[in-house]
Amino acid sequence: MRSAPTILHLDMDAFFAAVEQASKPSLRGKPVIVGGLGPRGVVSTASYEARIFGVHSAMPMAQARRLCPNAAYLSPRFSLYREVSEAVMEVLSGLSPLVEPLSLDEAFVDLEAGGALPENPGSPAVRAVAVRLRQTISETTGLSGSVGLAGSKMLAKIASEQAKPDGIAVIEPGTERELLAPLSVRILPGVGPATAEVLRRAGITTVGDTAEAGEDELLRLLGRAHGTSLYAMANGWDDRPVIAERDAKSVSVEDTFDVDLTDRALVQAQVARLADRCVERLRAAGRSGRTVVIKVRSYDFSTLTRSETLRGPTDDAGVVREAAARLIDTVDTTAGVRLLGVGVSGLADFTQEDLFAQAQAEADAAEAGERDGDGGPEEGGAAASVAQAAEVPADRRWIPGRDVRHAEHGHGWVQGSGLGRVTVRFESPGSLPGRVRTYSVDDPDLEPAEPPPLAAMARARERQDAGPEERENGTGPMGRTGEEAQLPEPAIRPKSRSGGGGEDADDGAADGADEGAVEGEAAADGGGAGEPDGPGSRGERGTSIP
DNA sequence: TCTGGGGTCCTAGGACCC
DNA sequence: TCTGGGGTCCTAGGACCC
Repeated sequence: MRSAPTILHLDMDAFFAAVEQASKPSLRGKPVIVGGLGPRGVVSTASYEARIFGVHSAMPMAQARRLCPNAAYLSPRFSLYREVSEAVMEVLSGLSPLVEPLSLDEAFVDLEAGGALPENPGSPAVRAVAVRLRQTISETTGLSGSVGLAGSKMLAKIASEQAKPDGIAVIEPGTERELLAPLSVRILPGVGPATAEVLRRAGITTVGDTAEAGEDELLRLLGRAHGTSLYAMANGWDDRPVIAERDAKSVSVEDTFDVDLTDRALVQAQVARLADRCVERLRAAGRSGRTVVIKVRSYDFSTLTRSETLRGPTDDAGVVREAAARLIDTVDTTAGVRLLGVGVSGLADFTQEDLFAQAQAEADAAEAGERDGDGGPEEGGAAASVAQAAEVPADRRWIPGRDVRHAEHGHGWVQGSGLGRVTVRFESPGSLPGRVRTYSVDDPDLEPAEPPPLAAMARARERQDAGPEERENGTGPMGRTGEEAQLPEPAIRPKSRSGGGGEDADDGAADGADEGAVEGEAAADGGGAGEPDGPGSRGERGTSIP
């Protein structure tokens, strides 16, 4: 626990949905829901406009559609999110060499390691860093993120939660116990539904209760590791360092099927396919692994795993496929499986084969031919409908949200498809909201495309390419000089872009802004019939393209 | 139309070894 | 011979996080 609030936590606001809105002008200010679009999909991210309707992460997509039928429902585009994420992380690395990414949209930064702050900075100094950081992120990506600052990771994270959306919060060292005491135990890291229930039955519901209960009682209730750490967290004690990079410990892939699999041969074929995909990822990461794990979720959602540890690490698809095949053979799947997964753990940077001098294997370059760098459509594409995957070629599957190019009308994105037709909205990040057209799914003029860069990122890139002197004097990606970072900023606080505005992160309590606007012309329902809402039918926003 | 996909860490029992 | 301890590895399951 530090005496100055020098640990920073950044959490991008509704990240996937915000990227989609930046990318698709017609969706700005509208409810956008990103997630699995199949019958068993769940919500990954809901924009704040959608949260007002009660939609949140991890909610079944079917429920979201009931709550917010007029939202745009989009399949995730991970490659684009990764690109934007890298730009954000790059900005963070301008603050300090110690950046610990937690996911695509979240990271800790140790400002003490950055050398940009005075010895024992007060909250005005660190707040100034946060103001500048948010401004730079906004300039380079067009997106907003919330920032928490405190003397520990736990508190910085709690602070960023309280800052959401689009804000900054600093927890002054010395005030943490008082601040934590009335809050629900659920805000402590590691307290999920199960732990909360155990604690509730013992009469513990707040962080204050937890601290008062004492370490012995928590150990008794929760076991050694969990009890010890929870007691510390409840008292605001947290010395975990910010760790720049850590090696992955496992790699896995899994698919949930639109309908349960019962056919044994089909189950086996899917396991083989998953094993190949898993190895592809393993090799892409330059790793190998020793323990092969399969995962089977049954029709009733019960889940089991089976694992086998090999004599040495491998990155050979055949070896993993065979191990996975042996494992699935031990599992009765006759009642139906909804999910299959294959993973590899016990990762190493070498393979068993390497250990025996491989002059020979080197020579037989059979390897080279084996890997046709297919790459697949896009990881998020999931849609693990077996039949569909088998019948429709990848480049003729029109998934809502995906980018397309039309020979005549240029760049657009799939708004919906069904009944042999596909509806496309023609617009790109820098354009005005575009109009909609409908085509036959096999229209030769239509082809899949790559996501264009977000407008802000394209501009930032241009600035970089064009202005070498800009970078020399430190106004580049992020001001690197300490002096600069400490300047008290003249209240630049970008207000939320969505008119309506800010509510607390998750409960999404309505503030009744102007939802009416939404109804008129949100994007078409993803999976459904995909009828366009009439050519050029556009409501409130901007001028329409003739 | 109930419940994704990718991870991490912890616990507990049995095997095996000293 | 009446039962002691570790320690480590493997397997399975579960909680939790984003």
